[in-house]
Amino acid sequence: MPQTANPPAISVRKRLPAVERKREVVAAVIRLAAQNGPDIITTQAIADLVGITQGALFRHFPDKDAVWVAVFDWVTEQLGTVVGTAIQAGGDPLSVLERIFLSHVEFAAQHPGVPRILFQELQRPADSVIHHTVRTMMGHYRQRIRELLVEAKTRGQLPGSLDEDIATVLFIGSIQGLVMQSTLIRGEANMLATAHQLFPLLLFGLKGTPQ
Amino acid sequence: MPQTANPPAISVRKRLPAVERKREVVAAVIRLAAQNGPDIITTQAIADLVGITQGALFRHFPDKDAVWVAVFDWVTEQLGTVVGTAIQAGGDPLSVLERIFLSHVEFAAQHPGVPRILFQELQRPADSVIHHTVRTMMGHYRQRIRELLVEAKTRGQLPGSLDEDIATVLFIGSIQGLVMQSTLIRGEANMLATAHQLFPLLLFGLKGTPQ
DNA sequence: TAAGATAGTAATTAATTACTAACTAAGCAT
DNA sequence: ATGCTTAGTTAGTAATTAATTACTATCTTA
Repeated sequence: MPQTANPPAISVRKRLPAVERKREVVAAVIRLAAQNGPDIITTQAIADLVGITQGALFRHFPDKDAVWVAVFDWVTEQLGTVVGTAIQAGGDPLSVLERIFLSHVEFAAQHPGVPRILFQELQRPADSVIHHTVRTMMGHYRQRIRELLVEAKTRGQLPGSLDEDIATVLFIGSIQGLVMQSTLIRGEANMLATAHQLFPLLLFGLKGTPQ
Repeated sequence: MPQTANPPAISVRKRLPAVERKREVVAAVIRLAAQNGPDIITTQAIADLVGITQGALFRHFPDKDAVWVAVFDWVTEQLGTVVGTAIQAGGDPLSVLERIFLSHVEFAAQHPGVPRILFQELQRPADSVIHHTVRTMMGHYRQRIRELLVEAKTRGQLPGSLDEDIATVLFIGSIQGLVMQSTLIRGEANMLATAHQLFPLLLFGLKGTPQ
């Protein structure tokens, strides 16, 4: 006696296993963040996009902060993959850094909501769990960039006089600034193209003038 | 007949003229934004900091968006002053750009809430008044930077092959990235010092390697 | 000094918000 | 089939928000 006459290939499904539904929630948050500011990411909006009721959300997450943490875990995983594959592809440190730069920008272009979320959530009180989570994630990323810069220095690809901390700030700052301007001012269409043009300038800056 | 026995140098005053109170409100918003995220900038919080009731706020502003617009006007004025004095100080275009760079960072260090507000408010629907206001302000700033870069090119201070749009993105992006990292990750104490170290790298990047 | 305009208060309102509790139904093992 | 666990619904809650209202105090000036 088929009550569900046709399960028509999409989304009439109900009662997903918890893990899948959690994934859907995270995806919904990312999609919501891409459209407008994070302040519109209410539990109601998330539930609507997922296709469940607002109350059902709290079957999967004890509170809203837990949703954020899940989102940050996803971002951490994605960002780790970006860096990981860039390193695995081999080559000298500067090539790796270039791949990271471009992949990072590409990721941000595909998920324009992510940088907004990170920036937004970092402004919580410094002792909050969320703040600490985001801070830790960014710290790890920064550390990996710094290591690559140091390695480039020891291999003679970058001048020994270069301050790796300053260089790290400039490297990450360039990405952040590019992403911000692209997503907010221009469209995010030509974002990757701009990144390709921008990286050489950044590289020249790190190498410094040969005087 | 002094009912107010001592007007003790601060803030027991009531009934200020509207213009002054408006200024106080703007200042309060800036101060609030410096401490935590813009979501805590409620009309109640603003009123508390100013020292009036929440209802009184709406004697001076028709709605909350009008408060934001007033804040943006203030920021526009301040940013215009930064650029204006940097230009008036004279010198070649690159020197002007350096002064703008450092002054801009200094301003952001003094008012850490400002970049947060701008970034936050830019994420409103693109057709909103606020979004348009912020976008226009940033557009003007970008335009002035671009003009200086072009002038530096024509004077031979920068290579003619340099794409001024890309260079503008890098210039502003460096500031944004530095400010973001400094206010959120590190303290904003050494922000200006970092800027002084960072600008030469940026300049090398714009000049390019002499090959 | 009387009158009108201005600045402020106190209390209330409607709409949202995150979150909860009681109930229901689907899925799965025995 | 029976019973237990899991996922989801429905209908709430208390708290917070921007905005409004009726009223009052103060300043200005004719």
